[in-house]
Amino acid sequence: MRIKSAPTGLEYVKERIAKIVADAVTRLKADGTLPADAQPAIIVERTRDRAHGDFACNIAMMLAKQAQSKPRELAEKIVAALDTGTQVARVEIAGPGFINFFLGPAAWHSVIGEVLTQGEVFGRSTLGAGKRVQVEFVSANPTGPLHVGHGRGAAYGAAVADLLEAVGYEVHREYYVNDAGRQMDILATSVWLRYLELGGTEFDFPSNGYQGDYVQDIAATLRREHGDSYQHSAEELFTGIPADAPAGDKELHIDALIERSRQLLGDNRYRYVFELGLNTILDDIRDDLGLFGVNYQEWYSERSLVESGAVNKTIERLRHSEHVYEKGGALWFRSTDYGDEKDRVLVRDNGQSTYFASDIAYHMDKLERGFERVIDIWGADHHGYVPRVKAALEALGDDPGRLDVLLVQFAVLYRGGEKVQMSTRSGEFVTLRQLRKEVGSDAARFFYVMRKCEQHMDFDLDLAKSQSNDNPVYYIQYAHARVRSVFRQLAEKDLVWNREAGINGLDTLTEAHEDALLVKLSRYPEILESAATNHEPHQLTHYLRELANDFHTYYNAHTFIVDDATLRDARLALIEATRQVLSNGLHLLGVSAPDTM
RNA sequence: GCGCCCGUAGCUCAACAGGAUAGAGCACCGGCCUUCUAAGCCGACGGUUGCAGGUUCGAAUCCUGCCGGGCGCGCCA
Repeated sequence: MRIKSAPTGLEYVKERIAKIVADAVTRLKADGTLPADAQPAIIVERTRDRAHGDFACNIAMMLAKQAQSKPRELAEKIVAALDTGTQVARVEIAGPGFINFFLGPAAWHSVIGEVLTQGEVFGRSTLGAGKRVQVEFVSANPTGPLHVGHGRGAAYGAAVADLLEAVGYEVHREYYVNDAGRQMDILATSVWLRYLELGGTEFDFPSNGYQGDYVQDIAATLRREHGDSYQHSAEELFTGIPADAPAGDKELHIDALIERSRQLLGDNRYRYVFELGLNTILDDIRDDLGLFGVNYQEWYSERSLVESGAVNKTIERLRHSEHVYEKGGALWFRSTDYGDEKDRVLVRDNGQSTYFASDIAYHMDKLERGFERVIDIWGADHHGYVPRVKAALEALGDDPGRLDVLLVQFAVLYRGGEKVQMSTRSGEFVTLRQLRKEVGSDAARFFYVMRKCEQHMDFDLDLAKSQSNDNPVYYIQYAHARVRSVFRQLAEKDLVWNREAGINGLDTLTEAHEDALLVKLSRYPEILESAATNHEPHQLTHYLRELANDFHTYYNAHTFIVDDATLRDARLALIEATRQVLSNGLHLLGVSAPDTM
């Protein structure tokens, strides 16, 4: 979903309270009660318990020492200095010195009008206006289809990116395509070997080759396009090649096969097989992610970095930095100077630069493209990689503080209470495509972001699939559909909702359930801001669950389509606003908001 | 062995830059459909926040040390 602009100049309830407190602090500084140089952070929080009011401020406890006063006594002075205006009904001092604010109903009513007039833009803010941030995520090697592990990175990265955009950042979503390394050569060779098998050549497929069915499919395409013209015999292929495991070394074996493939095919035809494999898989990944609601501004090629000379340029720059030395014929980066565990190789003794070298060049390029913040979303198994990348950026004179690496822990799938076994080597992994097909894109997107990224996740396939009350996705979607259903009922009864009358008649909403719903709706912008800045989309999933809960409760307790037109219009305004917020939140997570279920 | 992440109700997880009586869902038990979708609602049960110290007005949250689990420690990518 693309939404161009966020509203400007909005001031949410919480901010109004913070401002009232800040003004009081200024007054107390002026009269000497507080030291003039005090720079307190005004923290206003939603209370957990409404017996403590709607908002609480702990400022008196924070400043007590500086003011040489007891927290509660200072709290009283602050309260005396408050200019609360019309929306605050009551202020109380409680516990160790909290200042609790009780708001009147009118304070919440404005929220409904804002939601209804702003529609799908409601909740968005300009917090990050003018700042560019890059989010790089998934970036799986294009050597096979995405599996469920990548799915979490995809759902999480997309949600983080969309949230940042929602609070005003200009977001650049990027997929780094590792199209240059040895793995790609293994893929190309695997494809060609399968092609040879299809042509009747018999041999043992290398244990280190790519085993999946998709390799056979690509080989079949090659045969369809070129017939027998790429065919060679097993003798040509294997004569002089070192043995495969278990007798020999599987790495030496596959490397020798890659070399032999190059010789036998020649540069052009080898290139052709290579490109066919790469493009087929990349197209598949792009399609897969697209159907998952995950889209990018840019697919950035590693090879383009190598070919443009950027990698060599980076190596040269590092060479002049005094953090680089030669040992054993290889070129090393002394990352231990920056706290890394050991030094890292930039250029191997065979003259080939490492993946690490390209990655330094890539990150340097990111920073030079002028993003205020660069966010990498990696699998947790790459955590050891963070220090060396930051070290290299520092050695190059860049600020590693601009790079945030968010590590996503693994998701373990459960089916029928049993852990789903996955082994990449046999090609028997569960692909993202299979997961989408099994549980649907909505459930998969939602489940993947229900946990904060550093939490190990148990993904219950049965639960995600179940169309029951245990499933939070359906629970929230059902709330949305229910509102739509109410309006369909309204039409069947030949009644029309008067929106303006509803907004003007909000005073008639005096039920506790209505109050709870109003308060919950007013929190939405705060949730977005917090979820975005903390990179925690799970906050939004929990919020939506709570909002749906408040709605279902209200639905069961009261009838909306009542005879009293004023009350009816007001109630419909409230539930339509609820529907809008549910819809906005779900869309940010890449989940649909259905009209019927 | 070293490093990173995690440890909260029987299970899966929350707890908003340390806040007040640690909250939800599931499971189990008991209620609610002649009224807008019961894919729903209400109630009950459930805790020494892994253990032991420390920091302060106040700790699940910060620090130290243990215990337990995951991941990583290549001239692979």
